[in-house]
Amino acid sequence: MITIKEIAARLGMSTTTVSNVIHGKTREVSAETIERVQKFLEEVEYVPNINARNLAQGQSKIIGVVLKSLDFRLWHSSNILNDPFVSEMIGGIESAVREAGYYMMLYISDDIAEIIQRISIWNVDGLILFCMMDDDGNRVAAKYHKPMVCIDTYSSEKKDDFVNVGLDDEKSTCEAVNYLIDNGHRKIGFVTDNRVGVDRARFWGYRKALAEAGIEYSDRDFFLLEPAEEAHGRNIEKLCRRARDYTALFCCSDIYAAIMMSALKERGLRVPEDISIIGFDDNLFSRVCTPRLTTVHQDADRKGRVAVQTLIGMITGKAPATKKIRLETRLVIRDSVRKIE
Amino acid sequence: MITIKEIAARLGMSTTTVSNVIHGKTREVSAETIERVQKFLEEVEYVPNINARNLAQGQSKIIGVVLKSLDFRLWHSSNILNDPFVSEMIGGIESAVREAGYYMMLYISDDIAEIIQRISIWNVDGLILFCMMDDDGNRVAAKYHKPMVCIDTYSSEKKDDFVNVGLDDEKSTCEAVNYLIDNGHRKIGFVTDNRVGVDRARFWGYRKALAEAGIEYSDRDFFLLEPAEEAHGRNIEKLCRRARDYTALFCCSDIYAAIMMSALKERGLRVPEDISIIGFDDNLFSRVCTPRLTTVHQDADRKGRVAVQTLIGMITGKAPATKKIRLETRLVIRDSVRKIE
DNA sequence: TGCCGGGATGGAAGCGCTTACATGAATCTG
DNA sequence: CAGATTCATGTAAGCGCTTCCATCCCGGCA
Repeated sequence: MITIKEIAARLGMSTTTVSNVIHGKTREVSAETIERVQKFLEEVEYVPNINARNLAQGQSKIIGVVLKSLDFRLWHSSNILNDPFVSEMIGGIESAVREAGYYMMLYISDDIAEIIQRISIWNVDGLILFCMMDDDGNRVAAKYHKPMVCIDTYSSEKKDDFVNVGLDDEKSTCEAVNYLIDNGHRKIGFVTDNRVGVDRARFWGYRKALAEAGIEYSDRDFFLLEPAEEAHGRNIEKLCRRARDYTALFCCSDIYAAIMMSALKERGLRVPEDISIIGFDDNLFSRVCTPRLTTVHQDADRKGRVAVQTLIGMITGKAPATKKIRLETRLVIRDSVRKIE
Repeated sequence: MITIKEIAARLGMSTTTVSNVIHGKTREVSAETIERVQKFLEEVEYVPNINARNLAQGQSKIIGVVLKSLDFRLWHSSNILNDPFVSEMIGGIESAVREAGYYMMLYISDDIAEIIQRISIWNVDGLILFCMMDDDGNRVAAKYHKPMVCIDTYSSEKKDDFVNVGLDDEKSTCEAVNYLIDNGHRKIGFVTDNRVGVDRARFWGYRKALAEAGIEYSDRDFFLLEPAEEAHGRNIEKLCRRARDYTALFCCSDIYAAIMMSALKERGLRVPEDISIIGFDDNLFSRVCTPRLTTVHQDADRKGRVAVQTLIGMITGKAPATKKIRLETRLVIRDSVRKIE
C-alpha cells in the first residue's frame, strides 16, 4: 500500500499538496499540479488508509446498524435476518449508506450494553437502531450522544426524544380490521408473538376497529405464538383448535399469516372458505402462499433508506423536520379473505 | 472520550504502562499498578479509539463480507438479502465474526472493482466472498492479497486457488433427482434463473441422474426463470404451460419451488397429484407452502460460520486442511412428491 | 564490594493522514 | 512603485495508540 508521503516524495512535492488534490481543493493547487498528481494516483492505484484519515479527522464514516435480536426471538427462527421484512430493510439501508459514501457496520445482539461498547470503539458517525423493546431507544440515546434514528421503535415513556421512522401502525391495522368487518366478520382473532412495540400499537388498532364496530373483545381473541422452540407443536395445535371459533384472523406479519394458514390447512380448515386471514408487510410470503394473502403493504426498503437519509442529514447538521416520520401503508386485497353474507 | 494519555496523566504514570495493562502484559507491570489502572479504566469507562490502534498496529479487526449482487439479480427481488438462504448465512457469519472478537463490514455490490476499492480502504484483515459468478474468486484473489474464503463459488479455470466452502452440489442434486426417478418419474424439468456457479453444478447433477437412469435430456427440460421484471407474467405463464408435459420439477431453490408451486396451482394443476416438486435449501418457505415441500436440506448458518472459522484460522496463520470444504446435505421428504405407479 | 540480571517504568518514535499556519512569488492597486 | 492581495506550495504539529529501547532500582552472587 503506497502512502501519501511516498507519493509526495516521488513527485517531488509536499504531502499537503497531494492531500489537497485528493480532497479536491482546486483553488489551492495549480491546474497542472492537480493533473500530475491525479495521473500518478491512478497509476499507483492509491487507496487512502482510512484509519489514518479518521484518526486525523475525528470521524469514522461508519454508520452503525443495530438489530436488537432479543426482541425478535422469533417464533420461527432465532435469526432476525430471516424475517423478509428485516432483510429487505437492511438492503435499503445498505444501499443508501453506500450511495452516500458511508460504510455500514452491522451489529446484532440482544444486549444493548454490548452494542454500545462495540459502537463506541468504532466511533461511528451515527446510529440506526432497530429494536422493538420499549425504551431502549431512550436508553441508548441517553448514553450515547451521537446522531441516532430508530426504526419502528416505540416508547412507553412520556419523554421519548429520539427520531423515529415507522408507520402509523394503529391506523393501518384499524383499516385492515375494518376491511374484515366490512366483509361481515365479527369473530376476529389477533395473532402475534409478542406484546410490545409495533405489535402492541397494532393491537390497539385492532381493538379500536372492534370497538367502533361495537364488537366486544375478550382475551381469548389474542393468539400468542410462543417462541419457545420445544412448545411449537403444542402451541400451534392449541391455536388452531381455538381458531375454529373464528371467521377471521389478523396476523401481525406475513410470516405468521403463512404459518397459521399452513397449519390450519393441514388440519382441514379451508382458507378463506372456513377462515379468512389477513397479514402485514406484503413480502414474498404473501404472494407464494395459497391462497395469495390479503395484507397490509409497507415498503421496507424505503423505511431503511429514509432512516439513512434522515440520519445523514443529522450527521451533517440538519435536524429532521419532524421526529416522528411516518411512512404510508395500504391494504392489498388478494384472495385470503371472503365476504360473509 | 478519554484517551490513554489523559489516563496516564491522571494516574501519574506513562502511557506505556497503561497500554500494557490494557493488553494484559502482566509480566511487565506490577500487580498493584495493574489493579490501580484497571479500576480507573472501569471508572471512566475507557473505550479505545480503534482507528488509532489499527493505525499503530497495521490491522483492522474487520472482516469484509462481500455479496456480489449482480449474480443474484433474482427473479423475485433485486435484494440479495431477501433470499432466506442468504440472510441465514449472513446471520451465521455475523455471529461467528462477533464471537471471535472481530467486526463485520458488509458490502453489497455488483461491481468487483468497487468492492475491492471499498475493502482496501478499510484494510480488512480478511474477506468472505459470496458470488456465483465464475472466476470472480480468482480475480479478487489475484488482486487482493489478503486471506479470503469464498462461499459457493465455482471456477471454470483450471487453477482456482481460493479456499471455498460449499456443498457437493452435483451429488446433492443427483440424489434428489434419483429420488424422483425412484418414485417413477421420467419427465423431470430443471428450474433455475441462471446458468452459472452453484446452479450449473446442480444442473450437471441433474443430468447425471437422468443419464444413469437412461432418460434422455432435451433443452426443453430446462426451465429458466427470467429476471427481467416486465417479463414476469409472460415468463411464468409460458413456464407453467410447458410444465404440463412434466410429472416433476427439480427447483434450484425453495423460493423457485414456492413460486412455481403457487403459479401452477393458480392455473389449476395440483401438487403433487398432477406434478411433483422438489426444492433446495430447506428454509422457511418449504415449511409454509402447501403441500409442504420435499427439499434438499443444507445448513446455511453453518456455512457462514465455517467460512468465518476457516478465515480466522488463515488470518492467524493456520492454513486450512483442504481448500475445498464441503458441507453435508440431506434430502428432506415431505409432501410435494408423489409416487407414480 | 562490584557486577549482573531482571523487574518495573518511562521516553519517544512512528503508524498515514489532515490542516493551521508560514513562506515566497506573482499580481494588483492607487 | 510600495504595499496589499492572491496564488501555490511547504512545514510541522497532532490525531490516539503501540512498541522498541533506555533507564533505574534492587537483590543475588562471586
